[in-house]
Amino acid sequence: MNIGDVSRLSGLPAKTIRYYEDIGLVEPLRSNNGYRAFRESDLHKLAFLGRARSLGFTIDDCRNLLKLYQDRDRASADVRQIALGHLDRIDEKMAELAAMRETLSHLVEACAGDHRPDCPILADLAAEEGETPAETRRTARNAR
Amino acid sequence: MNIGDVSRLSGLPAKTIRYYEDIGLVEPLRSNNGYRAFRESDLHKLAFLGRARSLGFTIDDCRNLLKLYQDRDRASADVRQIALGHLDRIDEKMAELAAMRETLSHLVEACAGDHRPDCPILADLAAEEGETPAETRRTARNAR
DNA sequence: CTTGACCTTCCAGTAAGAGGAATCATTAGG
DNA sequence: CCTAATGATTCCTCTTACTGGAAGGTCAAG
Repeated sequence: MNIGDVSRLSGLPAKTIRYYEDIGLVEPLRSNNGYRAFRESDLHKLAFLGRARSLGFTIDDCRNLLKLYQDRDRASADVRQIALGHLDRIDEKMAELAAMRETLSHLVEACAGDHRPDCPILADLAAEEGETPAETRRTARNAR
Repeated sequence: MNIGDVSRLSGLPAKTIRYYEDIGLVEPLRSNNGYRAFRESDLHKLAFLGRARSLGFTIDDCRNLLKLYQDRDRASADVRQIALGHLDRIDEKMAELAAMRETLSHLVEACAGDHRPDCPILADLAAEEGETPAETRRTARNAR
């Protein structure tokens, strides 16, 4: 299979597949003409990678998952550990975003959003430490 | 004020402040010795930037917010527009993360996490299109 | 034989800085 | 006055996970 074929079959852009080869995630053979020659197993790996990435696993996670995937003697605990770590990262990010959302939505609500220059959003961003107006503030801030 | 002073006062790393000068967000003066000489107004800008960044605004948003901040004739609607756009981005990301979390937590629950090699997580990642086992799948996937 | 679809490599750019090296300036202590 | 410790400067590389594009080789169809 050429790169176009695996690209279609795996759903990954050809660019991405070349990149994955670059960083050693797949090692396709080469045809006489210099074209990459992908085996079924390469296609499986790429599909695996695509799915792992779509779940938000980092490339490094993917590398480890792939290793475990190909290790018939793996312990499912190792896989679970990676997934749990990723879940933690997701939860952290969600909390961070939720805090930002909180603060921001309060500010947006408080802003008239008309032709006048008065704007609680700017007021908040410009606020000196200490002269906090209401309790719309100090929410997302302290999270980071 | 030297860079160390504004760094302490604004809470931003000196590296970041230099970077912000690089990309034109602040323009401190220079002392005879070549040191950056920050005015009060520069400090205000930097604090403003720090707060905007902590709310997740992109540098580009920050640039626009700063412009509006310094424009006495601004319309609060313009500020609100930027904030609303950012809120949308936050919501998108949260939805994405929530979908991943969903799928992933199901898989983690289903995994024994012991010494044995059988692992629903790997099984899911390796699954051929079509032979979907349960409805733990196809959740986060189609979101992206 | 040419056209167009594929394929190749290499280079640069993204966001938003972080880390570090080499060098210069300032200041406090002995 | 000399020295050591800070603190400042610039410049370069690295990070994540690709994406875009240029310049050029290959292949099948007409």
